[in-house]
Amino acid sequence: MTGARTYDEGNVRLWLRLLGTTRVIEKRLQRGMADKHSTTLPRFDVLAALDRAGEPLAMGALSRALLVSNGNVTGIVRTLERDGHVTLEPRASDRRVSMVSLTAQGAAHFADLAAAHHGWVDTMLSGLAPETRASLTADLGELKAVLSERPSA
Amino acid sequence: MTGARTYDEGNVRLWLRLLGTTRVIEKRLQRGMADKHSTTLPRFDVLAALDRAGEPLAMGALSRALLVSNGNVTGIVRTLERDGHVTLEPRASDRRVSMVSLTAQGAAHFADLAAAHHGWVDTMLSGLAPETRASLTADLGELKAVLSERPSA
DNA sequence: CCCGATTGCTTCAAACCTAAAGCATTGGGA
DNA sequence: TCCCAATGCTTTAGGTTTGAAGCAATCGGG
Repeated sequence: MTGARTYDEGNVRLWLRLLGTTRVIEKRLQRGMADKHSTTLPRFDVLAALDRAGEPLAMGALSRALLVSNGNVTGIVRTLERDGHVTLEPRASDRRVSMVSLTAQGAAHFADLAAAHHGWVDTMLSGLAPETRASLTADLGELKAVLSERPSA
Repeated sequence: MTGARTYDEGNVRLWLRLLGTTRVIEKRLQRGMADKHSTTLPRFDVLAALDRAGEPLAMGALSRALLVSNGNVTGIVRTLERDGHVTLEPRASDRRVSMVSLTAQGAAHFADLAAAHHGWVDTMLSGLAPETRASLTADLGELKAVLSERPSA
C-alpha cells in the first residue's frame, strides 16, 4: 500500500510538463537573443512592454506589467538607458514618478528583436499539429482563468 | 493591409500563454518556498534530483539533469553543503569528479519541501476540469516531443 | 499651514544564471 | 615514457531577481 495521498499526483505531472516545455523554449530564445542580438530576454520584455503601450510608462507600470519587482526594473532600465534604447524623465505633475520612453533607436532595435523572436517561436512550434495547438491554447486559457480565481494559492 | 507574415501569429499566442501560466505558478511556488521554508526553487530542484536518483550524483550529472550551467550548480551545491544538506567527495576512480550526496538531514528537509510543493501544486491546479487536465498533459507531451525532434530551433 | 503616513523609486545583500577562462586530472598517441 | 588534448569542475565578469531598508515627493487630517 502507498498510503493515503494528500495531493493528486496528476497535477504534479502536469506542472512538471508545463515547466519542462516552457524552460526548453525559453532557453532557446535566451540563447538566440544572446548569440544573434547580444541582448537578453528581460531587456526584450521591457522594450516589448513599451512598444505595446505606445506611450511612455512609469517604472511602476513596467514592474506590474512584467510581474517583476520594482528594483529589478530599475536595473534593467538603467542598462537600456546606457545603451540609448530608452530615456528617463520625471513626470512633471509628480516628480516621484520616472517615465520611461523608447528612443527612435530603441524602437528600431525592438523591431529587429521582435521579428527574430517571432520567427524562432514559429519555427519551434510549427511542428505541432494545428488541432493540438488550438486545444493547448484553449486549455491554457482555462488554466489561466483558474489561477486568477485563486490569487494566493 | 497588414502585409505578408513570415511567421504564424497563433504560435506566438500559444507561447505567451505557456509562458504566462508557467510564470504565475512558478512565482507562487517560489514565494511559498521562501515564506514557509526559507529556501529557493533551485535548491529544491537540486535536492529533488538527488532524491530521485537515489544515489550520489556528479556535479555534471546534476547540471545536465537540471538544464543549468556547470558553474551554476557549483554555487547552489556550495550553499546546500554549508547548510548540511549535502556532502561533496571526489570519486576515487577519477578525482576530477565531485560526487554530491544527500545527508540524512538533507533527505528529511527534502521530504518536508516535497510535501509542501506537491500540496501547493495540487491546490493551484485542482480547479481545472479533469478532462482539461488530461488533454493539457497529453498535448504538452506532444509539444515536448516536437521540441526534441528539432534540437536547435 | 504642518507633520505624519503614503507612494514611487533606488539601493543593498544575497542568491541565481550564463559564457568564457582557468586549473587539475586523466587518457592516448608518439 | 612523455606530452598534449580532452574532461570535470571552479572561478570570474556581467546581468537578473527578490525583499527589505532608505530617500524624496506628495497628500491629507488637524
